[in-house]
Amino acid sequence: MKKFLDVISEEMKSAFQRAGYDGELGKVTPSNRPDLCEYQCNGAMAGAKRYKKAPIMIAQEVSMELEGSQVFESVSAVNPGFLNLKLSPVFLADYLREMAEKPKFGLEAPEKAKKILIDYGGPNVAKPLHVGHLRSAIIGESIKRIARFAGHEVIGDIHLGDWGLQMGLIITELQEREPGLVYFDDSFTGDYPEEAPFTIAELEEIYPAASAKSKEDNAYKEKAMDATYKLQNGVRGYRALWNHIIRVSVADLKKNYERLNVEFDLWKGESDVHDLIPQMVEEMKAGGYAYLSEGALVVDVKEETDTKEVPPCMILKSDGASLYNTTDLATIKERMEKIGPDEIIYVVDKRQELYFEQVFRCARKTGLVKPETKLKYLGFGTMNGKDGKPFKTREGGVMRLESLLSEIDEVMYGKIIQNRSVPEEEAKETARVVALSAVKYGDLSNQASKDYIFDIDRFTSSEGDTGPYILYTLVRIKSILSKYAEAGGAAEAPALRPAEGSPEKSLMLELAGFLGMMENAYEETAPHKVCAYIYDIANAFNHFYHETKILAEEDAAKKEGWIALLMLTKNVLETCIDLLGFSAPERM
RNA sequence: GUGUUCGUAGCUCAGCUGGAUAGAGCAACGGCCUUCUAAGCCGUGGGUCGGGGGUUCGAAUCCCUUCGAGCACGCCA
Repeated sequence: MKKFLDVISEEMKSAFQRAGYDGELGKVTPSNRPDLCEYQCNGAMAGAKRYKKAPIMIAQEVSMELEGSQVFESVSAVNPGFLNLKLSPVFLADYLREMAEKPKFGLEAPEKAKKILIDYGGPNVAKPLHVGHLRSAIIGESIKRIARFAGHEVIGDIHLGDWGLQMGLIITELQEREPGLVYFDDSFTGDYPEEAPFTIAELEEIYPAASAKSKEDNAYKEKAMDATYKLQNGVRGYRALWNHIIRVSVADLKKNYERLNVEFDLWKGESDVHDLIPQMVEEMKAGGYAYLSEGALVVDVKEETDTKEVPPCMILKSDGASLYNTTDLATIKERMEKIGPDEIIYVVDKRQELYFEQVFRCARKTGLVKPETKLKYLGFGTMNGKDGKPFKTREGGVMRLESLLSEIDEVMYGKIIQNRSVPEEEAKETARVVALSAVKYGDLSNQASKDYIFDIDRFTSSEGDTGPYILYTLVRIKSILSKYAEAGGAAEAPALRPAEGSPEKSLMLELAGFLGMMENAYEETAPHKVCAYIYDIANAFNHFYHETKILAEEDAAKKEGWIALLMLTKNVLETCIDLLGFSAPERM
């Protein structure tokens, strides 16, 4: 179905035409003076010059054409030429009724569904997730859900950092500690044990230890590089160890992402494209794109229109080794060949913008992607502490994601047991659900590209523009609906009625904006628009809630109309928070 | 140095394809619970939209300039 704003704009456009003006002037926008009207049209002022007529005259002529309109309850032309509009409650209720009946609230499938691959998450194996991984996961997940809801085929790929020197370091450190392991015995030809010779906790300790040693001890570093080389060239024991590292690590990562309600369709990593690199490099050379510069193999990517200097995209280092660019390009190649997406979206720290610009240009220039394939870089800002500096632990170290989440769980748990008496287990479970909303809403309600301040006190508060506030609103609605059902309320969804009161109408007007908001959020890959929308809905609902005793209403038809409104509000809110990647408890 | 993002209330942020009196939330202050969850609701105060110039009937929004901050700029990822 059509966006609400389009429907009323059409009514306005035809009025402009009937009055003898260009219909395009009849664009309607939400009012910025809610005290005067619900919607407004500024077309009369825009057209004044063209028609050499005072804007107020045009506005008056148009408003005459709208007398008796089914859409508007009132249209008034005011100086200097605004058209102030109030919606007909009947028309509004009709629109919402249709919206409530249709799947996805009337959102239609796109003419041609796109295949979109989203690259987000990007953790490294053998390293714990830390706060730096939070934004990519949260934003990427939401973008994925929004695009999917919009009707596209969306594939989320975690893109693991599972190759390179870090793996060599771990293997080297393992050998130092336990040289007797069969993995290091070159003469061993049997099957390696199925059980990994380490736990995730040990792994997480091994890597930083090895990394530190390699910085001080050159011989150690060379050993690690040698181990990396052997691994990449398929030495059996090393490969077997590597497989253990991946398995143990991925199991742990899955657990952590599950806690965040983040799910990947693909668990591909850098290692998956390792074998594709030599051929890709050869093709780039053969195509005349890649050449040696200062010993390194590069592809020029600067363009005439550049206002800045864009350095060439490096394909191989001067020692012949591959680097981040190489694997990213090879990954694009593999994705194009195996999946063939129309669009690839990278949800990555915004500091990598120039780097990705180079990679994208290189991919285009060398024909890795089709000309019509869209490569999109969605850079997000840094998560800062209250002091405005990058988020750290109290001791100044990098904070583990687990610790952060647990801390917030505890804060929420404290609030729950303070507010009502519930069984311990339920309180814990609810705390987790609400805490996740606090973290995600706190992040997503900001524009992704900007830095933001992570303030636990603010995010976990149920006052203001927060996740818990949204959930609290939802819980209130659920509570009324379940009481209504218990009292034997109509089994079938009752019919929505035209608004009689102003708070009721405000809520309905907000709800009617759903399709417009969705289109916007998808096109601009902007989850914060979903947040702003549900915050408005929650405010409108809470206002209505305070003005209206719903269950106590004696007029049955009126009561049912409200119940229908509540059901729609609940469904819209639940749909939206699902797009943001969290859910609501039954009680809180 | 070059490029880039940003500068809106004491604080955290919206608004930026130009429109009427620049919006929220927090904090401050004052009200509202015998009735559907007060984790709520209502109200008050608080701003030369960093400065200057320009385009326009009309600018927080577009253009130029200036000041200030962050970030990035070939062998890290």
